[in-house]
Amino acid sequence: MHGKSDHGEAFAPHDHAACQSRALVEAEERLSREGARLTPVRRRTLEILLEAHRAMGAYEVLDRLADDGFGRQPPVAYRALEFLVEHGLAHRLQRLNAFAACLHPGEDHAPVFLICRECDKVAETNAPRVRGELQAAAGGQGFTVERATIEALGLCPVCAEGRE
Amino acid sequence: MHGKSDHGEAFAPHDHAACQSRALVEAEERLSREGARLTPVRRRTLEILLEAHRAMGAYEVLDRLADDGFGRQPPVAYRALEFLVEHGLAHRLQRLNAFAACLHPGEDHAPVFLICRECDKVAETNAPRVRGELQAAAGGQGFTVERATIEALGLCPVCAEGRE
DNA sequence: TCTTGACTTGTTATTACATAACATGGGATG
DNA sequence: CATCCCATGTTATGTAATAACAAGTCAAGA
Repeated sequence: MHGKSDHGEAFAPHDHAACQSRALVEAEERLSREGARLTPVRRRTLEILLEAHRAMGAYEVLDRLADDGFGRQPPVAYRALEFLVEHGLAHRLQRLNAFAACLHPGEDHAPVFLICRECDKVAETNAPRVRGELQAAAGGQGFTVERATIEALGLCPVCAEGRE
Repeated sequence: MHGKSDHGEAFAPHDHAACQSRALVEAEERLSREGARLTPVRRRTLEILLEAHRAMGAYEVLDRLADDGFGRQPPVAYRALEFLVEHGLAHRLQRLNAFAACLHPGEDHAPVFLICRECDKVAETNAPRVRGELQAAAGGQGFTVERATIEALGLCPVCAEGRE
């Protein structure tokens, strides 16, 4: 058992135990302010995510919860994860999983998507400056960007108009 | 015309028929250059996406293909969509769908994720300038951003090191 | 103390999304 | 015309997510 592998440091090495417990303390404070409860499942779920320090699928989280004596059914994990996300203690990566035609196939583009939550229409815009800033931010951490997903969810001008 | 990009007009009313047929023509040109074939299913799939002008799930596309006499099984749609994406004629929105603990729950942040494809570790970085550029780009089209997903897939410094 | 009601956790069952593995048939190439 | 690649279709299965219901906990007020 050496330090380097099983429980990751983020990209930069750091005191993982400290960053976990700090996050847990902050979580408790935050929740008590909001009148929400960090129950055993929820707490354990957060710990699992913090220990892993990487993205985990809901079913992977569920397996660990089950090993720890919690329920074995999907809703157990989904509910706990949903709770954490709602209260800003965890993030959900990715959403839609859908397809849209590319409107400018000729150009070698790095598209940014604007998705209207009302009408589902998708605008594909070429925003090199967004990409540029992303590259810069990543480079600052020694991270090499190969592909990037940039999707904005909101209201298109037409739907925004219609709801005033 | 200002360059090849009238990208900005996606949400604005425009001539759908024209923009569809233009995309189809471009698709054919591009594919013939690459020696790939725009077969009936593939062509119809592209048409469906172009007509919809919005993001569609694979099964929704599949339903339409089936109505038009093509196969009714999921791989029919997935293969055609995959082909279009490979050749730059369509985009896939979103992939992973996983969870990660939030490391800075206190801050009112707009996180940007750096996901290493080797070790799955996720760094959460606060990149206001990326967000800023996104807001600017969206605003230029009259689009109101409510939430944005910004995820970069690539190599973290540790894994990049290990593969040289 | 007892009851009420909101909330949490657990279950079963089902729906949605995606791919593996295999069979068939057409069309270009030699 | 034989061959091979590729496209299309199938069946079957795997993975992700949610709906609907049952039961337990616990604090607040009668």
